[in-house]
Amino acid sequence: MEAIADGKRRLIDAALRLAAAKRSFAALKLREIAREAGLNPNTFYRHFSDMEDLAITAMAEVSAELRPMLRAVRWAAARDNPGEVATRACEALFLYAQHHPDAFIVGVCGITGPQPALRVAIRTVLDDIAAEMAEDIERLGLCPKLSRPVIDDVCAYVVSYLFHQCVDYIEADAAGRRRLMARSVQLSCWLLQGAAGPNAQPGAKSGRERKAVAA
Amino acid sequence: MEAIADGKRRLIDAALRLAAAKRSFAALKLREIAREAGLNPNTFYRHFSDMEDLAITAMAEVSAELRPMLRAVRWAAARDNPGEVATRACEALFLYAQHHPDAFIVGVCGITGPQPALRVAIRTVLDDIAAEMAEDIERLGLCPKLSRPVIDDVCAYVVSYLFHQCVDYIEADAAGRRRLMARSVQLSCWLLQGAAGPNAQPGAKSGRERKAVAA
DNA sequence: TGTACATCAGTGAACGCGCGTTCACTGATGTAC
DNA sequence: TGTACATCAGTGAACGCGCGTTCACTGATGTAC
Repeated sequence: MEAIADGKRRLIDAALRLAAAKRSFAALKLREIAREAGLNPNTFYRHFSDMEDLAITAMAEVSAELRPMLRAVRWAAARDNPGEVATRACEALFLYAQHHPDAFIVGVCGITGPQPALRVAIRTVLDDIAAEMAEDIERLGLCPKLSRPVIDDVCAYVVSYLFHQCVDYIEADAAGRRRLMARSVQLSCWLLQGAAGPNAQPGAKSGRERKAVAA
Repeated sequence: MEAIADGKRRLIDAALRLAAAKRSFAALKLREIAREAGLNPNTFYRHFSDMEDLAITAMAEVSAELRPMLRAVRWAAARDNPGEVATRACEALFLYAQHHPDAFIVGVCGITGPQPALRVAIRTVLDDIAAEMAEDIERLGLCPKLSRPVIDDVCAYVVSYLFHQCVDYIEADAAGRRRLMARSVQLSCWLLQGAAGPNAQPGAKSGRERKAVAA
């Protein structure tokens, strides 16, 4: 991790702060960011080629911090009480989102936003998190009934869902946050139970006809 | 449904087209829309007070068309073959998204976008769709094992997930689309089976400890 | 049936403003010899 | 240890441009009497 110039740091922070406040990275203006950072507009060009460059840099920072943290939480929880891994990992994610609201809002907005390279960067972060989650579940033996491809699918669903829930979490009050936590853990459990159910294993190819069974 | 002025129609269509192309409604400019519609910039003010006004109008149009369509598909599918309701409803949604890509991209971008009233409007559409889905599942007796609150939860999860998948569907090739369909139906089935599972019913309050059971 | 008036959709010119980007510059820090 | 040079972060003035919004206007359609 090479040292980061003061001005670059301030530009990134200012951009995240503004983007979160107006809930759109796309609508940010270069001069607006420089103003918020207390710098000359030109300084932007010293550190970034354009806005997308800045956004990708910011997402990389978050990813580098968030991913190892989640893994550590999973392993610690598995050691303490394997039944609590889902709950504690959700908790950790939501807490992280709460303490880095700016970065999360930019991420959620960016995944459907106008900058293609930023979309790809965010998707990659999510895919990585889902892959690490699947690996941890397998290595920790949390779901011995499930095959790895099925675990992969479930993790992809859960990560995608949780990611979007984070923004609601950030903006919710205490009661709303408890509700979001409960719902998220519930979703994970239902999914895992459903995936482990009687006629659920065969390769995850077609879900046809299963709804009637479930009913 | 009162008649809609020609210019208003053209402005809405132009705005959706442009917003979808640049994947951001927030970054749209008034003059840009007027230009695309082949109208004088001033004409915009004849029909809308501002951009958000236009976006909400557009979303209301989609909702009024999409929701009855989905209900009709569910009832028709239930008559033909109750086992195929999930598949056929997913299919219908994705097809609708495919044929109205502009409106869907604006919706998905708008739900995390900068205009608060637009966010509320889109959320309301999703909540309405989920509520109607739950009602249909109950009235058609598709999941007799599940209590209504549980059905409500499952529908909320599924609608939220599918909504975001629609954008991927629009941009995927034929193979990607088949995969997205399969995964979406699978998610619905796993969720319903999980929710109907042994220790899943009690009020959806806390999911603690269940993961260990599922494992 | 005609006439007077109101409403509506759209026009065209004009405004002041903030934008992204460029240029040539400064001053501090690092590096070669 | 000193000196010369290169690199780097940041500055300030200036550019041309497209923006949102305003104003006063036109012409078509509807409506009252």
